[in-house]
Order: sequence, then C-alpha cells, then structure tokens
Amino acid sequence: MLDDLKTLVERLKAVSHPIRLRVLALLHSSELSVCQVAEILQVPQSSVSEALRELRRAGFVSERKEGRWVFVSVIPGFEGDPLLKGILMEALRLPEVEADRTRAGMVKGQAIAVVCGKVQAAETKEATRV
Amino acid sequence: MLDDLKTLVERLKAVSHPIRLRVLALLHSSELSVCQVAEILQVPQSSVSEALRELRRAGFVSERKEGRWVFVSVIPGFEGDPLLKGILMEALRLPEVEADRTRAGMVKGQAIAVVCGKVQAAETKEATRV
DNA sequence: TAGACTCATCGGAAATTTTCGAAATACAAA
DNA sequence: TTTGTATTTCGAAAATTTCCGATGAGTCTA
Repeated sequence: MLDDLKTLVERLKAVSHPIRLRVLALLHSSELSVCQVAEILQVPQSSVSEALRELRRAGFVSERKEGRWVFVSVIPGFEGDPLLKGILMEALRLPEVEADRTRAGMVKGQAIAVVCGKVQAAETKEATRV
Repeated sequence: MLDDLKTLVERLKAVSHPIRLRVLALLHSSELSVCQVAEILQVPQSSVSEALRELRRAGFVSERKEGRWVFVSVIPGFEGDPLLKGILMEALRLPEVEADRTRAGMVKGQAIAVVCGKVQAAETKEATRV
C-alpha cells in the first residue's frame, strides 16, 4: 500500500498542517459532515473542503454522500495503521484538539440542519455571542 | 514536552521531506558525521546540514562534536516515542531507505577521512563512475 | 420551477519552502 | 601562521503552499 518514499512524504505532509491535523483528530472518533466540521473548527467551509481533499488524497479519510451532505470519516480499519496511530496518540493530548472535541459534542447534540443551514442565523448568533 | 498543536505540526513538517526523512531513517540505527550522511545520500553537504538543522529544531536528533567532525544521531531514549516509532516503522520498509542503509554499511566500513576528505578525489570518482 | 443549502473548485495574492553554489566559520595539522 | 578539511550560513531565484471570497455544480424542499 505504501511502497515508496514520495508517498510516505505526501502522507506526512498531509497531516503537517493545523487545520488538517485538527480535522483528522476530529474524525478519528466520529463521522461528521463537512459543514459540521467547519462549524466545530470555526474556519471557512472552503478551507475544510480543501483540508479534506488532501486527507483523502493521502488515504486517511473517506467520504459518504447522503443527500446534500457529505459525511467524512477516517477510513475504517485504518486506525490500526502505525503511522496514523502515532500521530493521533500525540494529537489527542493537545488542548486545542480537546477543545475541538468538546465543541464537537455540542454540535452533535443538535440536528445537522440547525448547525449548518441558516447562514443568516449563524452570523447573527456569532455577532451577539461576542 | 509536546504540548501544543503548533509544535506537533512543526515536528511533522520536519519529517515531511525526502532528504530529512532519509536522514532520520539513517540515524535511527547509527551515529554518523555530516559528511558521511552527505556521501551516503549523494546530496550536497549544505543540504544535509540544513536537513539536520530542521530535525534538530524539531527535537529528533542531537549532535556531538569531535574535533572537526559533527556526529549526529537520534536523541537517545527517543526511539520509544510513539510518533517517531510510527514514522520509522513505515520508513524502514521503503526501498529507497533500504538502499541508503546498504550504502551506509559500505561507508561505515571505511575510515571517515577516506570517505569525507579529499574533495578532489571524491569528485573524480564521481566523474569516472558515470 | 424557484429558492435555499451543501460542497468543491477556482483565482490569485501573500507567505513559505526548497535548492545549492558560494562565502563564512571552526578546528586541526603542518 | 598557513593550509586543508568539516560544517554552517547566506543569497536569491524558483517552486510550492496557504488562504479565503466568489463562483459553480449538484441536491433538497416548497
């Protein structure tokens, strides 16, 4: 599966990025839609989409389409991969990642439509929160 | 030791590079001088020096000066680190890395002065080989 | 069909990385 | 001190990456 230097370097590069690493750590424990990830990480949706493209290219995550949503998760059975295991073992201890996972718990408690849709509502919520 | 996202990303970036990864894999099993590494990998010495600077900055390798030589190796006791372990487990299976290690065996069979010194000699050897 | 929504891709400017010869530094031997 | 060798740092052009708003493609719902 992983048989040359270039491929391994590409995989390492894929996780050498704050957003991509946070996404990977998030998906380690749960399947999420793209918009849920964007909401949890508080970054633009296009950034999440690009992060996922790299992680997919590197073979870490896979997607599943359901209606208008795209659910992404770490490729099943891949958690045993020594490289991924080592990376996650470190990542899951980080406070930033822990904060993401806390927020993920809150997001998962709500219906997707509430979290994602309503751009207007989300923006005002954002404005009033601060 | 590793307590924030930025630090982990920096460490991953440090190994996300062909030369740096090859250097790390080389040093995993033996202490070598900079010029030996350059000879084994067949890359300019300044490139090796820069690779080592990054690996040192990321905390993977340490150096030991002995006369005019600088010997580098993976930080002792660090082999147990889960991240490094996962990375090395993958790297050591690659044909490119295996080839490096074979060449390392040959280089280590010679005195350092023979391998390193004599820039002139090394260059002519290079020229005649091709 | 029209309108709302999810997501991927595009544009393209800014920032970062890569590369290696050349110059600088450090040390040793003569 | 002078010469030679090992290593680091510099310079600077080329390549790559990062970032996010805007656009577009596909999907649901009314």
